[in-house]
Amino acid sequence: MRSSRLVSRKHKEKPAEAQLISHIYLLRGGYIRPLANGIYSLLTPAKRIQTKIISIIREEMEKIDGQEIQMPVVLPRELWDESGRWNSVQAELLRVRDRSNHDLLLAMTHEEAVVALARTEAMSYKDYPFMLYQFQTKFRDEARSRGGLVRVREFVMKDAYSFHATQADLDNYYERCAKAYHTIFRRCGIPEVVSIQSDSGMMGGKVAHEYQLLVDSGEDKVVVCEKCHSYANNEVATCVFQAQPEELLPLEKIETPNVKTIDDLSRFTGLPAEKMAKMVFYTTTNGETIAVVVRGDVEVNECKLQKVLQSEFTFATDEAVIKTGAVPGFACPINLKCRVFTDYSVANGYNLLCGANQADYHMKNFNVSRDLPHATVTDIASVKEGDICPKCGAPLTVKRGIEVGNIFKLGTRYTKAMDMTFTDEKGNDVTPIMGCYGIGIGRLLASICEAKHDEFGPVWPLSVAPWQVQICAMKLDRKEIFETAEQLYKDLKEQGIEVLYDDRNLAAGVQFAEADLTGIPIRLIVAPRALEQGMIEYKMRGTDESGLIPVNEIISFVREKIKTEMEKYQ
RNA sequence: CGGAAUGUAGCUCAGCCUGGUAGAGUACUACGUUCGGGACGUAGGGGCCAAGGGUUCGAAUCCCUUCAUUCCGACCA
Repeated sequence: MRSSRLVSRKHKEKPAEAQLISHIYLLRGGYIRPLANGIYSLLTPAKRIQTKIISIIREEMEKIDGQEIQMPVVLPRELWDESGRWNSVQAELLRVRDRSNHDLLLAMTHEEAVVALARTEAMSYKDYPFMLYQFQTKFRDEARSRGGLVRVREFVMKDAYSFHATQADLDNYYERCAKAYHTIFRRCGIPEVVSIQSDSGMMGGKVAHEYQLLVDSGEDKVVVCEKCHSYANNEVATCVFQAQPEELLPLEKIETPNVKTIDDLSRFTGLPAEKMAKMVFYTTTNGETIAVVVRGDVEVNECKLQKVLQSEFTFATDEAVIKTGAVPGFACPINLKCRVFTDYSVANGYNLLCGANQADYHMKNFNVSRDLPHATVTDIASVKEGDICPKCGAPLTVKRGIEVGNIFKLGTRYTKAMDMTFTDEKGNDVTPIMGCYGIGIGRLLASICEAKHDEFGPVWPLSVAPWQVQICAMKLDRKEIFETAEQLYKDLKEQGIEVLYDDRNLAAGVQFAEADLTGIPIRLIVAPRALEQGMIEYKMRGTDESGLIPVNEIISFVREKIKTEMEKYQ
């Protein structure tokens, strides 16, 4: 490719709308252009990277016996009625009507479509197991797209669906897929991606893992134990709350005039927040008001609570709180006229300070075991920095990550709802068990940029770089430079090497700055001084490595360089 | 969906408070000088000042409405 022909304008200045480093470089480097909120066109450099990422993923999917298919983007409503998701998924699902007023949707994921496809194909136990996958556009009407390609509304996803006759077979395949994912991220140049426990969300199913790239710019919170190397999404992370056992002291009312918050209470009594019980009231979608009790220093984890309640919820109004018999600001969990959920952090504490259900009074020495003997004790706490790892007892840290992929054991969530069965050896109808496995291609591209860049631009790993070699020619108006550069370009192309040739006769600074934004790993510089000695200079992007190579050896040098460099990404 | 901010040239922004015919840098075009880390000179093209309504002799500027974008929350496969 000649730079003079490439439609991909580079920008010197940071675009006003971009904050994330990958967003900035992808816009500045002429990779992507926004068309609408969360909807982007990819220019050639980004498209070439995407093609390479897809090739790597395809190779790894084939290695675990995947079969590539392609399903439609537009799906009929009836399919999603079968699974119940036409109604259960809200605004994120984009619904459209055709000319005959038929309800359609833009697929945000393809469980329904793949079950509809597979249920008429796999009728016998002899057909199992199998895995179908595709690279296909998804549309998700995100409440808030942001960060360039990190969170968009339309994107290409590799989605894979496996079907199994037995749970053991799924478990086994899930592990194979987990390994394949690590291979994929390693080959894409980001081996640092970690696998973490996660919540399965609206997908259903019990076991799920996310693949997170831990970077400060990430939007997910990941709880990390540095000691035992365990990782969990904030949504499911757990910790242990231990307190020194104390003798249970009698409840004692104390006057706390106008002291309502934990902070105020801490200041007023001199007690740390860990010695208090905090109450939070929520109202569920069906109007029920419930109370949650956590330790004073602990935040309620609303994802965990949602799973406990099996319902969405909002903070309760003061009127709703009063109806439960509680006094806002001085609430006490004892004798409330509503369901009370007690977190382990409180249940494991001794002699805590809590409200007295009377204005301007609190109560000392609250003990769940004695004062709430029938309490529903569950895990509804958000883990925070410094909490204790449940596996090894070391302090936990909270990091940020970008979720580049996920895998789920779906079980029979879809096959059952959509009435998919096969006949086993004994002639019985059996519901197959599913797993599903996703990777967002554009987000992976952006994540590689987040992880691999310097102050001048992206540093693409050779395995995914838009081109393998960049030629920069200085003083192209000189005959010997022009002829050498043209010949070099031609020779490299003949060898099947991907090369971007800057044939625009620009000042060196401009060429180098633009080349940095393109991030091609191997740079060849054709310039007068070296050429007088019969040499071409090479420089590796993102490292200090550089040197002079005789003109007649440059092709074999580049071939060798590509070969050794690619070994890093096997 | 809540809170905040911003919409002026392809891009980054000034002008707005205090109303009087649209500015800079960059990018683009031409010529010349430069040119191993985003060079310089001269000349040129490029704007329905987000849209709609109002106030006014006169609106980019003041007021109202809508839309869009960004940030912080909520949500999220």
